[in-house]
Amino acid sequence: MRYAKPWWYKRMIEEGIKFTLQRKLILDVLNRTKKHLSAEEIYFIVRKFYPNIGFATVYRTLDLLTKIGIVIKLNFGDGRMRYELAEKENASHIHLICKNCGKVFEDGGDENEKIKEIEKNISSRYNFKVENLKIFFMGKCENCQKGGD
Amino acid sequence: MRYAKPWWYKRMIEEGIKFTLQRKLILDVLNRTKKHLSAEEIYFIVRKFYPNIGFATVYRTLDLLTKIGIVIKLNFGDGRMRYELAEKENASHIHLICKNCGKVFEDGGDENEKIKEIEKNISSRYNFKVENLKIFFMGKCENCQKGGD
DNA sequence: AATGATAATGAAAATCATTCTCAATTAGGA
DNA sequence: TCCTAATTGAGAATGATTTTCATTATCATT
Ligand SMILES: [Mn+2]
Ligand SMILES: [Mn+2]
Ligand SMILES: [Zn+2]
Ligand SMILES: [Zn+2]
Repeated sequence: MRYAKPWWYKRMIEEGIKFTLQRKLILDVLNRTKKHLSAEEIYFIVRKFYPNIGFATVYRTLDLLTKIGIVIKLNFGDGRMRYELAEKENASHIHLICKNCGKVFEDGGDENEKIKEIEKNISSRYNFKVENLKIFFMGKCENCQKGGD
Repeated sequence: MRYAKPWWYKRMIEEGIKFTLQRKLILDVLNRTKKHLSAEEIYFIVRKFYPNIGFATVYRTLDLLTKIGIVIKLNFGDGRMRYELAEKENASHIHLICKNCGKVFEDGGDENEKIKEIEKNISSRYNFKVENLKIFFMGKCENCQKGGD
């Protein structure tokens, strides 16, 4: 085999769920994109490679993968959920969401240390086992501060 | 007048929107509860005091108040949006969400300083004007770690 | 290869939170 | 009081997501 199996393959096997073609294709799409795709967008991309895939399968797969932590399900407030591949450890980046134009920006992880610290405090303070975190900064992007009202 | 107008009253006036009875009642509900209510829950509570209020008015009001920062709109993943009164300055607390039982816990603000610092860094790094932030820690609550799988 | 048990899938219908439409009402300034 | 724009309530419409159910794929055993 030319390529090593990706980390999510191992995770799926150890969870006892099957690595079907449909699931593989959905994960490939998420792996290749930099964007935050919606279920529908993923559906249409996968369809190019596998025209028979059903809408429900996409939703089911995304839910399943979210449940086991391979995928992160995000709500940026545009009326549909969006999905991204989880990062290998439970590190996760901050999302900046412009309330004006809707654009989403990602922080490059420069705050990771501070976040880890907060996570540790919270974990021990509440006896809460943190599996992943979602940090959204809502506000106005550079562009919208100048131009729009 | 016995009581001073609440801070959101002033905000609404300065935004040039009317402080109607319906809006007042919705804000009163949000102000009195500790929970994170959905639009429907708010609707049924307001109805006790004002049986004629319409569902659409509740949604419209919550949207409006969210837009001007008086209300925060949250998605905990249970299929409906939930609302809480914003805090007076743009301070906001961390939400811990149990993926197992769905319960939501709130941090008492002990991480505020660290969060402020992150906020400041992000603001200047990306020239992003932060208006409010949503921090969700997804995981398993104390109870669910013991009992259920 | 055939079998059977179980998991996964696709198509379509159903659900249901949220938004839209529009006629009626209200609020506040001239 | 009159005028105008904002607000509201009822109900219909929307549309993302879920459910249903018959069919198909998977895989361990004969
Ligand atoms: Mn992201
Ligand atoms: Mn809260
Ligand atoms: Zn913007
Ligand atoms: Zn729990």
